[in-house]
Amino acid sequence: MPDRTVADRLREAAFSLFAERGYDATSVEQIAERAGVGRSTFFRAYPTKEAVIFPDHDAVLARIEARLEAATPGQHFLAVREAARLALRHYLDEDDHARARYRLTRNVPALREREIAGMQRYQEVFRSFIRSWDVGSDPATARRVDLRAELLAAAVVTAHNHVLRRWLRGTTDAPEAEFDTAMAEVEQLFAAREPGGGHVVVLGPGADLDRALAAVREVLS
Amino acid sequence: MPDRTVADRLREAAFSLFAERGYDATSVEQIAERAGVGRSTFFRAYPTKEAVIFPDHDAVLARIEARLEAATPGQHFLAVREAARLALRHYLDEDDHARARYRLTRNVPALREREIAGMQRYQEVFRSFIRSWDVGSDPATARRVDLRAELLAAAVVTAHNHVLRRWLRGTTDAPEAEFDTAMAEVEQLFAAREPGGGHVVVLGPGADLDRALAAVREVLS
DNA sequence: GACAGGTTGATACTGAGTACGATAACAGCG
DNA sequence: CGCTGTTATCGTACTCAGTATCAACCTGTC
Repeated sequence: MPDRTVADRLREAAFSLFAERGYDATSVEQIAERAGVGRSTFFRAYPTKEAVIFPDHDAVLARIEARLEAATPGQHFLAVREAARLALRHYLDEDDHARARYRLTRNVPALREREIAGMQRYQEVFRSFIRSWDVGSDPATARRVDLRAELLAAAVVTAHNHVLRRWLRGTTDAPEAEFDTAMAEVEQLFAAREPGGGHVVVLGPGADLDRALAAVREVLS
Repeated sequence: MPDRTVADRLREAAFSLFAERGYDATSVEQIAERAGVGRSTFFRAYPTKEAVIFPDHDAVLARIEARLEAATPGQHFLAVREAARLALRHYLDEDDHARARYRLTRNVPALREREIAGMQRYQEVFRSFIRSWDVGSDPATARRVDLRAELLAAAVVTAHNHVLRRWLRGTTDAPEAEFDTAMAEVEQLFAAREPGGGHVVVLGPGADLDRALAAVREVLS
């Protein structure tokens, strides 16, 4: 592959130098030097030094938004789950590169902030989509729907990150299976509360069977 | 008050300059000049230019941790809710200052990242506390408890932020009342799943009465 | 007054990010 | 082939945040 692009060479040079001396101890000039280009060229390929580590957030975000746009009515949570799966798969495909980035973000506070900020962008996309499920009627329920949209978006991103981090740490070999169960957990938390979604019956500890059955009958009447 | 501290004068100078020219267009040198001190003194009072805006995150975090430490067994969620209330009250007490900071964080990406990172620290404190409710038994349930701790911590922080932002935007005059209902919402989402808490029966749309009753019978058997 | 400790401020340095202008590589086109 | 407009690259110079250092300056105390 003699036609590796300049951005590729810079990325490789950056990661190797970060592994050798650490992020802070590596200057952009050194990265450019190892890549065999000038310092100016680095900043043309990547807007900041941090950006060399987080290259394609925008692309992933665009794919997620496209998946959400294509949601079938009545299949909203499915759309959210599958959109989140796109993000997960993206990182799984990166493999070693994702792990190298994880090592860096673990140890360098500035990079950790950057990554968290990126996650917030995902969350906002999900929140906005989830919010659009319900058209606001009166202000009181609108407030409630706003909050629930934020909560569900946060839950989806949290569950995704939870599984992803376990895979990045090497704690699990079956991230996608864990993703499914984690998302099922999230769906169960929220599912029955969706409009037209059905009902939830909460049975406290020591629940009485007859009273429980009566409650279910009433709800479904 | 002739004995305003140097840090106070710097903070006031910084906010007035930020309001006049914006954050990026204001240099640390200009802040120091308006405060009547040297540039070195600024960095002795605040480690970074951003830190002049987020002064006492550590103090709030410490109060939250103290509140969680003092939790009565069996009153775990109460402890979490009241600890989160400490954070809310802190911002409410700041009043205009909190709103000024909010205006800045809305418009300056670097500051938004900073604030989000700060919120993540709260979330981690909550997560760690919530996780300690359950002692890990077998790996399978430990995983489940890990995820649920993250989800609940994220929900608490999200609900807190939701209410706080409404107040910062001037959308509500009764933030603490909204905080109570928001936290009740969060508690309801998670309540029934707590160990010894009972069961939740989820009935999908178009649920069949007989099958629902059968499910309840099985769960309570 | 002399001495010790802490605070300030000036200076100088590194490194990220921006702006700009010069030059080289590379089209297309006669 | 030669000319020309375009684009990539590079070097230079600049601003500013953040760090390190040292001299000057105020405290107080004996």
